Amino acid sequence: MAQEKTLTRREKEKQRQRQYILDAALELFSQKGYSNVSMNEIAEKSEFAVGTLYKFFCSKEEIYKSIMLQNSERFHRTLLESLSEGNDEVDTLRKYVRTKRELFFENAAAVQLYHAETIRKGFDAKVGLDDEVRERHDQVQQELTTVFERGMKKGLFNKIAEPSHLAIALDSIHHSFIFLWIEDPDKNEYPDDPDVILNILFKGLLREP
Amino acid sequence: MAQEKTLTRREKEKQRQRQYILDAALELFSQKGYSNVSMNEIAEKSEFAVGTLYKFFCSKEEIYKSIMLQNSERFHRTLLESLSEGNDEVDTLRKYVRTKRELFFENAAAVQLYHAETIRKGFDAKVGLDDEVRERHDQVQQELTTVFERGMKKGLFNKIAEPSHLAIALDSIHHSFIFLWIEDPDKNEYPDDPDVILNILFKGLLREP
DNA sequence: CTTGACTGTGAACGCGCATTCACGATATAG
DNA sequence: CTATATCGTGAATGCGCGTTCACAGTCAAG
Repeated sequence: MAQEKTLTRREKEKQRQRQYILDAALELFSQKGYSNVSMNEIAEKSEFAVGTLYKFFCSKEEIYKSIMLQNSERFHRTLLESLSEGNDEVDTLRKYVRTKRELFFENAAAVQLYHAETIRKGFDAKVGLDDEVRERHDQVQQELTTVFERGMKKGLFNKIAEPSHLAIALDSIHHSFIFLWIEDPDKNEYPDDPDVILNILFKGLLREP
Repeated sequence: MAQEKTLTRREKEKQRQRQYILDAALELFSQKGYSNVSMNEIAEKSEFAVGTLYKFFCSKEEIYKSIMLQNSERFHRTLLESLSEGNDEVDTLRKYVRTKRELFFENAAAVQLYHAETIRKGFDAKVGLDDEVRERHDQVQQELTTVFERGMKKGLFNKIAEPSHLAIALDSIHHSFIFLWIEDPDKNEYPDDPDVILNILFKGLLREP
């Protein structure tokens, strides 16, 4: 046990340093893009020497990979959780929007990196990392779709479109507002009330005659 | 006149070649990203020698710049045009969605490049090109906003959200569907009827009790 | 055929960057 | 204190890529 504890202490220290490097890299990657960040920059920002980075990660690509996997794991766990809460489907959607907003605001850098580097589909030279991240994303999207489905079956929602289309629509609207906020937080304030987002779907724009 | 014609003929030939290079570069950039494409690749694809490229463009960056400006000009001219048509606001929106769909489908590569390289805000090392492109984009967005405003004043639309928010929402939903189609045209068919997109906004999801 | 302007070429140059490695610094053990 | 393992370093290495330039091919005029 004592032995385990000393080992753990060293391990913990290692982990702290590792995470410090990842945080530095994430900030740089998200601001300038993977290709435009050099190992020297990451070294400088994380206050290590270039050589030291290679004691933790065997390549620049592995740093990127670690960041993506770590964040994708956290994001999708949190979002799936929020989708299993709520009294009814409307409530669930509100919780989902709130959760996603908080999550994205607290991790703006990771979100920006994810979107910037994911946009190119097949060709991410970066391993089959795509697969894992994509799979998680699809899982959330699928779960969100079933929320709309359930709402329709219960008669809570009108069938104005395919449930999967509604899931896509909700997320895309939400992302737009989040990105506008990230771009210019002062100019584009983000509405605190999730209903401001949801009402775009919930309420009909066209006035019935 | 004769002199002008010979000049024009040579000029035309130059232009053809220039455009051929731009087309090759666009395809590569959109697939792999600006940083991941070498001048040698562009040369090979356009069937010129590397040196020849520099007879047309003084740098790799200028090629990128030309592509972006050329396309942004065409896109925004076309979109603004579509927004000035239509009998009423609903009709205008239908025409806008149709036009944008056709435009984006015929120029999928350009759209993808635009989105991928625009996502990083201030830091595009690529000149103040951002400004010009961004300005045009904002102009379309502004015009779309006024369409929603007019519809509300006429009593054609319900005031379910800020007009500018609705403009953002419509575009973001539309982009999502377009990108899904670009990613996998077979799996995600794009609805031919613009109302499939518009109904997500037009019709209320929530069933009133 | 000769001259000269023009077009197109691709090997060569220089630079920046990811990766390595031989070496000091530091900590642990005996 | 000495010996040994571990940690951290940053100059050196090799490579890929943007850019250049001296040159070969082409064509029109004389």
